[in-house]
Amino acid sequence: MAIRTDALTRREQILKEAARLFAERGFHGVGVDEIGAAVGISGPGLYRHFAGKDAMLAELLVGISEQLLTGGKRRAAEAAGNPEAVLDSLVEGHIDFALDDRPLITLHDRELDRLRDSDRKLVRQLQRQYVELWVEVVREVYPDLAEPGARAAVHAVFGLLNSTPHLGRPGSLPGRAGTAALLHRMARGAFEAAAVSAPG
Amino acid sequence: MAIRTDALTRREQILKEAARLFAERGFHGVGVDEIGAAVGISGPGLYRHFAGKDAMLAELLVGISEQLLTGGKRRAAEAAGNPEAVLDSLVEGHIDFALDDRPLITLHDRELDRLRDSDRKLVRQLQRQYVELWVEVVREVYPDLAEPGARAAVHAVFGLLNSTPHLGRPGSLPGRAGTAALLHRMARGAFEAAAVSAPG
DNA sequence: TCACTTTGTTAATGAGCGTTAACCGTTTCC
DNA sequence: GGAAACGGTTAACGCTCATTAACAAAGTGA
Repeated sequence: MAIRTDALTRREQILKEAARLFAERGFHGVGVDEIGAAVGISGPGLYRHFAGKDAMLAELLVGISEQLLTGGKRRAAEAAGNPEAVLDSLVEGHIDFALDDRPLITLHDRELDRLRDSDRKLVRQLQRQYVELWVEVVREVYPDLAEPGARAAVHAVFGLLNSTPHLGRPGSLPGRAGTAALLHRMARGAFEAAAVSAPG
Repeated sequence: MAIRTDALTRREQILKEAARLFAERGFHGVGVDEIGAAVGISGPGLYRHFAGKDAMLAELLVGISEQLLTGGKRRAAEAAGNPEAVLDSLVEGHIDFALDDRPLITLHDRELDRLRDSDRKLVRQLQRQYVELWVEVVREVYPDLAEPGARAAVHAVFGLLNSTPHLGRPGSLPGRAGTAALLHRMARGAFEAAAVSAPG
């Protein structure tokens, strides 16, 4: 079992292209022939690597959810004891993910309902844990914010951070670093405002 | 030609149910038989009211975009001369729309690519004008914010406001009014933070 | 060398689905 | 009162598309 360092496995190529295509035209809008063509093989050749089209989507969504959750947990552990730092780190991590893997972030909340029941349950559970991680930290940083309000605020900030796919590609932004900084400031500002005179 | 006051036209029933179904399972994930069943007729009966499935989606998306734009223009005119008030009114209008027409807000940025070229161009143009309306007002309220940053901030706030579909239905929120107020505060807080030491 | 695995290929299958055809009862209106 | 318009119905068509079958070529290892 050789250790890969640079090149992508065929499986990984397929997943990457499938993610891009699914994000662009939706799960049902993309044919297997198209996915195959994107990696240089054609149509049914994909079935040597995946059980079916559904399996590709499942692996993508489970992978995303796991990556977000484990990354979030790691960051929470690294800055444990300093809620402000944890929140900043969570925001930073989510922004990195949103900026570096736009197709995946799009899929993440768009195509969940196309999964088999078991896969969907798994993804939802992972997502729930990720949200919970954020909610706990947010409530430590902003004790005035009650739990329902904190939960809603977290979802709203996810919406804010996940808006990057809608930001036109070309030089309309001050570069990656500037965009990341802008989103970070906005996220923190949104939380701050959520906590002011919080009734919920 | 009688004037309707309360009941929905068959056409309107169909559009409403189609919007809900499209939002739930995606355009390609819903069959015409299903849409028909949702309004009590079956399958091909829809073709007495629409040229095809595409036409329903087109009418929905164009309608949404027009509604948002005309509503925004009206609000901008009503509070003209007072940028703060205009921005608050725009935020309020967008929140009302997001809370009252969740399916539509979901469709709005999800299924645009399924449209015929001409329809897609029209929708995009309407969306662009709506964004422009916001950008102008935001720049009046926060003169420190340069245009690219303002544009990105507006998109991000749209993402924040459009997050309502992800907020679980039951009593997890402090009611409609509370949710609206929370989102409003967060949107303003996000803009405020975007403008602080704005490099872009 | 020869069997086996791996990774493709093209052709066939079969289901699902948008759309059209053909037909029918009811309203509306001259 | 009769004819068109309206708004349905079911059956059939045709296309797309995921999946499977059947087959082949290249590597791999005993």
